[in-house]
Amino acid sequence: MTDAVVDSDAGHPDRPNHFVRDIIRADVAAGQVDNVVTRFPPEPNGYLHIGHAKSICLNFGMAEEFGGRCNLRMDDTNPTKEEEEYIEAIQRDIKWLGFEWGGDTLFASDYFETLYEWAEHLIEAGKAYVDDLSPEEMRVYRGTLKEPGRDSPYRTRPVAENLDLFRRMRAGEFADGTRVLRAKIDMASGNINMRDPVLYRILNANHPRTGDTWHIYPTYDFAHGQSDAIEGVSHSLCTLEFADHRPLYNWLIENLPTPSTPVQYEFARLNLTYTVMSKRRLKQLVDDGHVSGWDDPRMPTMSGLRRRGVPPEAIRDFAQRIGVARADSTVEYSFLESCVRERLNKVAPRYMAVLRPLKVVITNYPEGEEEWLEAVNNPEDESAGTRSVPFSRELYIERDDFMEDPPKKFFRLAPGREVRLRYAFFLKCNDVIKNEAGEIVELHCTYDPETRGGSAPDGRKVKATLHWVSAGHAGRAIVRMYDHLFTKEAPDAEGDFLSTINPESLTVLDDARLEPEAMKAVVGSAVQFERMGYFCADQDSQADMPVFNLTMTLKDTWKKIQAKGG
RNA sequence: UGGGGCGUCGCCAAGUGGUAAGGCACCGGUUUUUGGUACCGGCAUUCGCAGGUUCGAAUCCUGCCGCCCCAGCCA
Repeated sequence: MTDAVVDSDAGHPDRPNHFVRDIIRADVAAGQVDNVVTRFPPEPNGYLHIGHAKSICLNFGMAEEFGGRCNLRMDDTNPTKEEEEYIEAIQRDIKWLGFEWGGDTLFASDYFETLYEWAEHLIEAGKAYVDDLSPEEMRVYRGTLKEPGRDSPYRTRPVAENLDLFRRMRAGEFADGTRVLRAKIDMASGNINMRDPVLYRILNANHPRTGDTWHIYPTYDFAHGQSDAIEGVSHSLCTLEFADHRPLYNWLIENLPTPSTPVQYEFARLNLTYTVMSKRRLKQLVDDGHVSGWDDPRMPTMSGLRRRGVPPEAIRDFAQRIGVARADSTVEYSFLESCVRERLNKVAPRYMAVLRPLKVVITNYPEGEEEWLEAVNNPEDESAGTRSVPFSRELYIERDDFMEDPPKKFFRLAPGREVRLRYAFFLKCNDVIKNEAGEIVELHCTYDPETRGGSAPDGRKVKATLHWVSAGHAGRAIVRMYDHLFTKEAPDAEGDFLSTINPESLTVLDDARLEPEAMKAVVGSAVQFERMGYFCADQDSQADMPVFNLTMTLKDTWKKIQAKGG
């Protein structure tokens, strides 16, 4: 027997191997890297969404797998956009997802002094200069995608003058936008990022961490790679749009006395159907009131998913299963749904809840009497045990579970037909009671006392089992049913993504009836309302009126049959 | 004067010269006191296209075609 090393991730059919793992594995095998260090580097200018979750799972996942470390570093180089509120939200979301970073949360702003020294180092080496061009002029000098740029007239400024000016920029002598520090690379480069990129800009703004200490702030390009180097990051994983920055990333590392040499690799960002993922658009949805906030259960944000009842395990599973590659892709929402259902099916306790009630009177059941029946809490988990549910003469069933004139394939309740009430008795419909408007308001039925528990001693079968609730025992609840926020798979592909907003993305059912035990659901915990779906008790719940958010419906074969015109 | 990427089933994706994994979705069926779950079966003679190299090509070469990203003192 060999003591073969089993790589559980690479070997798992649901968890594809990917190029990042291959690279790290090769680096480790070749002795290139002895300690695998990654980092998740959000800018604290908004809330994390499921796209970030992919990156988090990748970065933390690789560190874990190779026995290394993953840092959490706030890329806080632009004080005009960043806020403390976001820093806290980001940390909370990462912890919720189930990851821990080594040590304290790190900040690019912690390295401002070192970065500044390195900028002077570059100036002294004749590789950076202070430019007085206005932003508009700079754009003109930069050239276009197909034409080379031209050197700025300030490009040949003497080192001493550059140093003096840069120090005065730091001292706060100049107004915003009047000067920048630029790297002296190549204004004719085919890669626009190499056409003397801006390294520092004047921003007389208050920074959430450094306050008024600084009047100049490094750009992303001047901060990111060096921060990686300072932290000893071995593999700097980012999304595809930064690939063009890699030459600059490397140029800076090469020209600066950095303590280590990180390497950047890019992967495709996540796109999901029926939603948008850019911070700008998500912010617009919030600001324009299309949703109730960043944590609206329809939002693809981590806080929205959490409030929706999506378990972190499902998100991690999803991130694994979609893989990591360099091809642009859009994952179908149903893929996420599948991961959520798979998880919740295993862990969510079952209850009976009637979302759209229709009253049933059991005419042969004695008035004023009740009995308690045993119900299984989770058929997927025997250890979840059982509970008792009350049964009485008056019940509620789901309106959709009765049809007066049913089509061929409908096998729920109908006049003259017998069905099973889950965990209770067989029930037969005798009369349909209507109001003056002709609407069905009540059903008169009879039950078979011999079928207690749900099976008939004579062996007769029924084709359907319905969930139900005892009218006199049930509690009331508000249930929020959610659908896609957009009607189109790719809202961004439409001219105006807002025009594809789904007007029916939220339906509030304010007269749902729950079995007694379901009234005790803890806020944030996932439950299954049998035959309806997975739900999550919302923070808006009151003791006597809980609020449940639909996480995901169960698969609905009947709905499919109907859609086919059955 | 342009540069950087990417094209394998409806979606995601493995595959790294030896004869197309897997998952999601979809379609059948079995079990079922959730029209759920679970289980079984089906679903790419072909890898953007066209040539070439080779005994053998999704993998190598050439040429096309298509899509994405870059002209912030955002990240």
